[in-house]
Amino acid sequence: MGTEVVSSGTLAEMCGCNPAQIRKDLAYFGDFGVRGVGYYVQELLFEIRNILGGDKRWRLGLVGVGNLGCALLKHGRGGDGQYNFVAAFDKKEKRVGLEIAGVCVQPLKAMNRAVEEKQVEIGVIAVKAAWAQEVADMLIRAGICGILNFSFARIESPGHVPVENVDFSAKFDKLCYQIKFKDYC
Amino acid sequence: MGTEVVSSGTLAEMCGCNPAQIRKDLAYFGDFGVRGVGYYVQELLFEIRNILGGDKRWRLGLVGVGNLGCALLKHGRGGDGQYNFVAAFDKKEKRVGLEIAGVCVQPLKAMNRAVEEKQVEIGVIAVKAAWAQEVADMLIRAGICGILNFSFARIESPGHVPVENVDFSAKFDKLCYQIKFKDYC
DNA sequence: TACTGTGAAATATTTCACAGCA
DNA sequence: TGCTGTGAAATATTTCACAGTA
Repeated sequence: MGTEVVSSGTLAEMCGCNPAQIRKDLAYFGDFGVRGVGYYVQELLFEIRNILGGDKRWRLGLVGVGNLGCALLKHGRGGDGQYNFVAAFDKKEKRVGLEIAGVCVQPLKAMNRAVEEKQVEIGVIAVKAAWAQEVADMLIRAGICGILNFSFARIESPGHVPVENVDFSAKFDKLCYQIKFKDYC
Repeated sequence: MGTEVVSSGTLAEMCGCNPAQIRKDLAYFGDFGVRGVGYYVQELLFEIRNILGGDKRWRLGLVGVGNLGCALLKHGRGGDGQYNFVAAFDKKEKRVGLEIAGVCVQPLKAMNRAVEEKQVEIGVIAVKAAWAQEVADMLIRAGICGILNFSFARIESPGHVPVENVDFSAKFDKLCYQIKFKDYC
């Protein structure tokens, strides 16, 4: 937004937390701020990018090209180019061969070879809960480094393959609990 | 799964936490367990359902019937019937009038009336980040009780309307941080 | 002067350890 | 005997308060 310097107070307001929280958290990774001044936005962005893995571009493989899968392929993540789908797989015959957002849908049995050839690093699971574990096992066998799970299933993985669950099922419950508890409705 | 009784130890294993954690958390809401025995599964389910708002069925309104919106309409939440879409809105002319999963897509300008008539309680935002705040404001004006936000935007709301963000943008970063940090790849 | 970085204090959460009960 | 519920202890997180500095 053109701002050159930002204070922990401003950031705290934006994040809905205490200024000291911002400072402690940032200081944990290094001394990014300037006393009496604040944080230089460009420098801070650079440092945060660095913490999160620098300019590494990740190669993603999608499993399950339904509505959700398509949404991910098309609008994945802003378009900053950091996360790129390089492969997509689906069990359904009729979807195989489709090209969506520049990615060609392949059958599940092509996974092993494709993961290797296209150097897929992260598996994104967008299949029904019932198939999620099976798909996860396939991805892990194929040599993936991490899994992002959009299904409602909770996935078991050997310790060396981290899994992040995007569990919006629980978010429904959490929201309704808040509404009920605070007598909002 | 047919199990009649379950112990805090078993639940802890399933959740990946300490048994005492399970007991403390449950005891916070009441004495659901039986000493020397464990928790009766049916009773526990009943109590948890109760904590989360009993058998109340929530009426949802979707804004944004793109790929993501469609996915939500079609597979919303298991099919336990607790969360039901009763209305859907979209800005695009060509989507208005479509019927998806039994819900008819209406134009945005119909929101006020529809929210009232169909007693929509929760607004689900599945539009592009750029439109999210505007849509949230419309929903709040229309009298919604809570918002589930699937866009990448962070939504401002007056204190009395709780917002839950399903921010899978950050999940990408978190996963990659883990991979990098633990030197997994 | 206006800000950060940071010890110390205040809170919150998690875990231990054991009394009490089926 | 095998489990829960729960004070007390151990940890972790958050906030305060202020020295240090551009």
